[in-house]
Amino acid sequence: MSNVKTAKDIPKPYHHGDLYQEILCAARELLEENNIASLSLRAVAKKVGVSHTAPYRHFKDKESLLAGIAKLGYDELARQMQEAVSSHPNDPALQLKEAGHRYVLLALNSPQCTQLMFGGILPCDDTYPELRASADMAFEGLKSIIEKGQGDDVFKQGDVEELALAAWAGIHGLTLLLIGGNLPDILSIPADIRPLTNTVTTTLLEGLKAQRVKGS
Amino acid sequence: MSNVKTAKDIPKPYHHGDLYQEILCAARELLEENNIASLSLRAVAKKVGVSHTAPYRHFKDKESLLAGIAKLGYDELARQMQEAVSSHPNDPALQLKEAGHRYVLLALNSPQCTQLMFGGILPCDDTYPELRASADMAFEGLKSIIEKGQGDDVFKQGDVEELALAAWAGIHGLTLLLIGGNLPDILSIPADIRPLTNTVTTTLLEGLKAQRVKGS
DNA sequence: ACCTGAACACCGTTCAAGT
DNA sequence: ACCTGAACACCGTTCAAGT
Repeated sequence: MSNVKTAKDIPKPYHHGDLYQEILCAARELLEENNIASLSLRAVAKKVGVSHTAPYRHFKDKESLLAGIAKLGYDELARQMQEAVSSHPNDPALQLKEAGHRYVLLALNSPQCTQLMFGGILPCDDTYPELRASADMAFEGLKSIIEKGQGDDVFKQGDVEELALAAWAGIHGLTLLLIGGNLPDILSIPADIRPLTNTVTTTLLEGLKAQRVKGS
Repeated sequence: MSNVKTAKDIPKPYHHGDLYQEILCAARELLEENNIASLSLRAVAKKVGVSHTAPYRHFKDKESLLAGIAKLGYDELARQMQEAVSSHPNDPALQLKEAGHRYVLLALNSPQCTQLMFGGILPCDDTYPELRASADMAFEGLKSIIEKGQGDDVFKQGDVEELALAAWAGIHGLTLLLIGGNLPDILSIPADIRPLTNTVTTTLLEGLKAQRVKGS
């Protein structure tokens, strides 16, 4: 396409170069500063320095803005899973441990976004295809670890999707219990979460290991 | 007035026998009918047939009403965990499978309440001591299963809290992924969830099993 | 003691109007 | 095309007033 922009056919935006991005960014910050319930479109607009109706030029409604934030979260998660894979190119067991640790760390760094992604706030149908796509990408990272482990015969055989789900569930459950503050006082939220993630991922790994002959 | 009090000690409430309970009950129903974001105190009052300020006689604010609902959820969860234990009095492995299945089923029956309990909506400090107490009770159920398993030498040794957390995390993660609609299309939400819960609990059980001598 | 209605400060969203 | 301000229907919460 002929995208030659001369000075006169660049329609200078009213006030901003990229209001879409600015809104998204400001919303993400406000979300983490408080919580999901108290995030208001009007406050976001105010922070950006624009009238409270301006966001409607760029987002259909508040939910659609939330979906945009969640998508960024899934993208970052997918990136972390990918890095977990490449950090131990030939050891699926270590990949899984690394993935679990990164999953938890990311969530602790942006707990409100994590609640937004997994708290059932956004519709789970195909209202936001890009959101679904990004979420699936993150799951693919985990799945590839399981697949490699099965190929190397260090993980037991079986439906890849289901085993990947089992691994995901363990890590995901730990993560949400941590950021939700649902752990009993004894565990609470330790300064070093590594021991906890280790216990969970080790248990998972043992459960995923290639089966030996059963004892009973 | 015709307000003749037969039992002179009992001051008949204005309109209701137990407005506290009625509000709590109506709120729980409205919560599941829609979702947590769209639950309004005014709608609850309307449903009960009372002015929109009446609930403030019985609940400090909206959050405190939500805490009341969440407490009911934890109580029911604790009851289910207890029943899982007594359904297989001498088999911790079966207890754990049963507990996992009941955990998922309960959440699928009241997904919005589950999100309220674990979605980080309520403060995790000691603002609602009864809430914390009920939550701890549910965790105790799980812990007792792990303890018995360790005593019988069918589960591996180690910190009980941490192992219980690992088990909890697996079940919890599966549950939240299911009700959050975060699973990829292939898994989505099946008519019969038993295969999924079985895969997860079986993986957990393998990981919790008393260790054999390590292969490598 | 328990409930009501008006009042206030906040929302999300729509729409005619401005540049 | 992009943004504004008034307007509307909804909130949570407070408070003086009613019974």
